[in-house]
Amino acid sequence: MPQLATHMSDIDPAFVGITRAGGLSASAAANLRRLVGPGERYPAAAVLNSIAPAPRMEWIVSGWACERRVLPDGRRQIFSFSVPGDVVLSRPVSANSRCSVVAITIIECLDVAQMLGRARDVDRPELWRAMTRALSLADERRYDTIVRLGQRSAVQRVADLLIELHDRLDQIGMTDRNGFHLPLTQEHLADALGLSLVHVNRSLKALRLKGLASFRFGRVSDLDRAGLEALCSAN
Amino acid sequence: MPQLATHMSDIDPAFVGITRAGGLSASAAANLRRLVGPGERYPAAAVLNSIAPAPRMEWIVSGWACERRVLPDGRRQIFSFSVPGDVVLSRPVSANSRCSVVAITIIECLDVAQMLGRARDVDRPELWRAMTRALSLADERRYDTIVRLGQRSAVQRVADLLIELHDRLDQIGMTDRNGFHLPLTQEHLADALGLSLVHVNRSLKALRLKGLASFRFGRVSDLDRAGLEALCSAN
DNA sequence: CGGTCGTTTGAAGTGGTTCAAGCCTTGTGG
DNA sequence: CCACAAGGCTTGAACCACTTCAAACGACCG
Repeated sequence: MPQLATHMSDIDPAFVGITRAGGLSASAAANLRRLVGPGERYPAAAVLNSIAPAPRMEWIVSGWACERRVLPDGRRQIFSFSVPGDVVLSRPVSANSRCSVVAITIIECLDVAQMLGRARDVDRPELWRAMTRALSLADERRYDTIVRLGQRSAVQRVADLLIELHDRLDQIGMTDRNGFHLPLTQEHLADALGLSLVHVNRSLKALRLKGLASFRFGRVSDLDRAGLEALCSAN
Repeated sequence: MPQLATHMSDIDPAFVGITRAGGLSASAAANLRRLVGPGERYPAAAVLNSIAPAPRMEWIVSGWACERRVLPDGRRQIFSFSVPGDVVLSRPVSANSRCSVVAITIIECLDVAQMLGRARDVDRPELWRAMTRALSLADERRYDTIVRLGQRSAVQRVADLLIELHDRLDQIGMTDRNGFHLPLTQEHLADALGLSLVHVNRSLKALRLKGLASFRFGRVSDLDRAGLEALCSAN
């Protein structure tokens, strides 16, 4: 029995995610399910980066992670958040790639190369394609991140990020009627959005007062997607 | 005779660039030289994006280009600048990828797929690897762009960008003793750095007064690389 | 029940934007 | 060779967004 998750439904979001993002066929998805053996577990705040010479590809099965860089002066930039079903590259932190993958909650993930090793020959190409596609989707998102930082005001940045996270979580069935669980601190948001913690707080308050979204106690609720979107493209 | 360039030395930077960035062997580089037939020419301000369903990979032989997105409200974000030797993806501008490649100067470039079609079978894998490597180097740079926008002040952003461009041009032999030719307007810089044109101007003035770099008449001169770097990591 | 981490609020300062006008440089046509 | 137009650069002044510093409050955990 896999030690990976107590109930199969716990890891459903990851399967839905990689199936949709990677364009897996039903049969390949079913075979993938069989490949999921015991994976790696990391506690919150663990840094995944390998010391191996080559980057390692990891498929996130459950939990939240982020890609980030810590600057010499201690400031941090978060490049992206990763949710179940996402694929991340955990690379050696070298001069040219000073980007770490850090667990935000407890996470479970699988080394893609190892997993493919256990796959049947016929399934391997499709699974590999799915994983690399998921990875390049994350690359595409970086354009949006740049626009967010370069062209948006504080409230818009927060709104824009909430929309992105909502949409991604919605895809994998991790939202409910009016919101979703979001295990981030306001400091995480600040690091991702290039804002001070204080101003993130004020921006969240502004959104709450406008009735567009409310982020409290690790949960986003009363999310008005259309309203948030209008706010982002305003002005 | 190739209509591509009047003198072979005009396209040298592109060869040096792809050779270093892609890790080409001497023989493959020599063979590449032979493959360079008449390429595509675009005038300044031309938009390269293909209407084909799949993205097209273009190798820039001469001239400057940029990747950018225009927002509904007319604001523009420039994601990156491309110089000779760089490889860009010219994709259909769709809902998920609203990123255009735009010529800044007159540019000459080659469709990579076509070029590989003319290559000898033995050279093809190495050439393809070189092109995709150059492409992923550009992807890596996006992390730096995000840090620049998220964590730096205006003067630091300008300084940081000047360092990046200097280093890249230096690699391909397009710098001289104390500076380099930079065919951008201050508005280009503003669009790339998420700043107003006016403030870019003031930041450039500040750099000039500090004796760190002077950008005038399409040329960067008196560039003090160490000084600029110190400025960027200060505070 | 006390300590720690995260959130909230206020007040003051600063960095960047906007608007508006003038200048410089380059290219074009007489 | 000069005149003029157009695009790009420069500067000033007022305004606003965001930061910083400082302090208090709240929730969760042993």
